[in-house]
Amino acid sequence: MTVSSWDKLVSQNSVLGSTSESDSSDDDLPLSQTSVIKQKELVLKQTLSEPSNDEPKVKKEMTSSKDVQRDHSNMESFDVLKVEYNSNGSLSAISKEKKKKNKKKRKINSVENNKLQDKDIDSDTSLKKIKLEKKQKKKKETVKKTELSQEEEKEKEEEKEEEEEEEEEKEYKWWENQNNNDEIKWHSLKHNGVMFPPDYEPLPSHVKLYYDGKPVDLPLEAEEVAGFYAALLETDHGKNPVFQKNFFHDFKQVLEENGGTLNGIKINTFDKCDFTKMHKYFELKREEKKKLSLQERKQNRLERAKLEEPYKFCELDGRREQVGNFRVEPPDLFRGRGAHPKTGKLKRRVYPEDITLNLSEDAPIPDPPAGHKWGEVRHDNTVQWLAMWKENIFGSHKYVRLAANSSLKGQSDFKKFEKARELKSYIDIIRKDYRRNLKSKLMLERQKAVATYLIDVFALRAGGEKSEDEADTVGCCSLRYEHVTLKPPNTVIFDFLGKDSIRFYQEVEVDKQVFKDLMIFKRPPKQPGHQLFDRLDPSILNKYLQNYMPGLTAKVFRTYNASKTMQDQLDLIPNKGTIAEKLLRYNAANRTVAILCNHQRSVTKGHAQAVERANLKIEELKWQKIRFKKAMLQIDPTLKRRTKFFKEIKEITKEQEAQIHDRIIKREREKSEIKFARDNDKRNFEGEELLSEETLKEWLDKVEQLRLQYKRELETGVVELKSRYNTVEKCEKQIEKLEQRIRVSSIQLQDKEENSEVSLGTSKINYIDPRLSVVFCKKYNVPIEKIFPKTLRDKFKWAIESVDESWRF
DNA sequence: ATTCAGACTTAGGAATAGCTTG
DNA sequence: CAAGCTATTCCTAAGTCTGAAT
Repeated sequence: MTVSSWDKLVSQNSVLGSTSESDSSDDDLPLSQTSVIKQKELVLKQTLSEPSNDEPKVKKEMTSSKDVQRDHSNMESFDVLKVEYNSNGSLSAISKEKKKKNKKKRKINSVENNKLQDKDIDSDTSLKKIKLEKKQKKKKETVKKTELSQEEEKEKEEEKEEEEEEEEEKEYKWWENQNNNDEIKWHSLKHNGVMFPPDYEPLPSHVKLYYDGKPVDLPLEAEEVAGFYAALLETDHGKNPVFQKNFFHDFKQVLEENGGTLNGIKINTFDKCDFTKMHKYFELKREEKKKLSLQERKQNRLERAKLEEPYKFCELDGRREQVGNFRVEPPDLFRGRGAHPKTGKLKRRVYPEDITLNLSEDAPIPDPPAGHKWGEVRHDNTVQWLAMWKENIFGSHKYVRLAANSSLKGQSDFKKFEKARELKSYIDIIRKDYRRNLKSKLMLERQKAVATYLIDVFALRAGGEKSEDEADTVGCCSLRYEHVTLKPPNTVIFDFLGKDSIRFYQEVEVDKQVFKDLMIFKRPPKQPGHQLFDRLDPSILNKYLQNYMPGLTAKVFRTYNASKTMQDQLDLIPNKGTIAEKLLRYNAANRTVAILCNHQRSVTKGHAQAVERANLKIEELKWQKIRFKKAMLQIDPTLKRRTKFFKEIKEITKEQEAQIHDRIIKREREKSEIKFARDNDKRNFEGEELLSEETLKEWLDKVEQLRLQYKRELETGVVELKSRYNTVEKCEKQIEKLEQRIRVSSIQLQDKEENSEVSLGTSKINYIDPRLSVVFCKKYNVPIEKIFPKTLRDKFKWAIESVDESWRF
């Protein structure tokens, strides 16, 4: 069915909108997201091993991957276009006067240019001289401050900046200046290019691929590709048929490109390939690497650091800033997420000829690796990237950019949150409008309203259209019929795969009118496979949003609602208790946000075990507590009037107690044995006299005594505590201590369990305004490093240094 | 209008570092 | 003190959004 015929059908439906006005009074649900969202289930994501089994969507025939491959097989020679960047005009003009003898002349330059400083000066001495000059000048200027032009004002700031740089190791606090020009990203940019992965290292001659039982001699290029697969043999990827198919196709192609096998074997079917020998070899290698621990690890790390040293930093407007991903991605098999049609395809090696560098016109061009040339060199200061290449799977671009702690990234981040805060002043009217428009007579308006509602309330992503050779995932605008189940009167079940093929499953109650609208959007002849929002795409929706506020797009709602939720949750936390308790509360708040945004993670393999252990520990603590209570009664039987206090004595069964005893005894025995072995190892090493078997026996005997004691206790019900607990008071004190420990352990266990499928990191890094966390730490006296690890403290330096306790999102 | 390239943010899992504990 | 687990960092895939080209 064509789009236009759809339009007709649906517009007919939309007439009906006017008849459904009767309900207008009952749909005034509170708008608060937290009240509406009930995460009924966090479901594990679809595993790779079960490729799309239930897709109603009719897929077009896939483009032959051979064609795709051919397109890129000669990418080394793709045209190097000389693109002209007129925005650079200013840059080149300015860089000529970099020696900045003529300050005055510079001041006359346009405002746009004047941010350009004298950072390119290489000579220290001249720099210092200039700074001195500047300082003197500055003093004068402050006197007649009122006379300063705007430009001079700005320049003054620059000077301040530079001073700080000098005084405290190049610390550029961009957040203390205002910077409104986001078209120009830098004025000078120097760097040393990118770091290439090491050349392929051939396998030893005894490690081979076997085909139909016979060893195969592969050309190096093909051996490398086979190795990529062999390494993944036992993983979900390796077992995925799509992955296997794509890999095998590309593998054969590489083999052909290099003249086939060296010993005449023809490779035709995947199933006859035996990668186990190669796989074993890699496993072995990994074991070796794991073993060598000791100082060698450190040595290796040092060497690695030395190698990457030149690439780690660049010079941005004269400041040293960290580069993020300066390593070019090594060749590998593409590991697509979810049921990805292209998963397993060969991601080819990237050569200098594929790389486009971006740096200042006057910056020295780094030497390409010997025997190679750079693909292209650009001087585009309207972009943030330092280098770029085109990858061969989709033909999209990969960028080398600055690290998260850089000024450029920091500024973007800051702007993002400020934009989200700006939404505060518009959100009421936006909500009012979309509520009203839920009943609009125009289908398009209704769809906009419902979509905005979903994005606002359930934090859905925009949901752009995806092509056939990507995983089938959706967001708001791309939701299909089958992703939404309606359960009258107003319950909706969302069930779809979102970004990264993470399942979004929520059973929720929605606004009554939204429910009706969804009903309409699902009306026949619509059926599974059809778009729910057939009139909408993100660009239409975003245009609509921008009528309210410049720069408002769907994703801003996620940031806004995440940070707003965090603010609200933090506000609920009482300022008392230990740091650990406050942290737990903070994490709980963080978790609300993560759940709102559907940030999941797979449970770690040791999780169930860890929970089990924690439970046993708590059980033991409780048992100990009971033991003390029993002791109290033994000391003073009259206490038993406090029935409530002693109630729990009866809540433990003998079986449970016996189990606990067994565990403790077993553990104690093991402890003794391990300690014995270890002590003797040590003594042996130091030439001391060894502990005799007698000693071990003594220790074990003590344990045995304990076992017997527990046994007696179990039989008689009389506890035999150490003499130091001979008064009621002492026992009570112990009980209190134990209770505290139980409380803490329980809450930590609960935290662990609730977090097992929720990823807090993503929201902390991307959605929660870091200033909220900083304020929380200040107000509640929690050290910031308890909440932000090192990298986040660097990334959020701007937030850490710029807010006080009164700041609010 | 629609498509598409380009550039940027957001995302979970793998790898590694660091810490605990048996 | 090594094994095992958790926390953090690294990696790169997968989104969003803009703006130019058609």
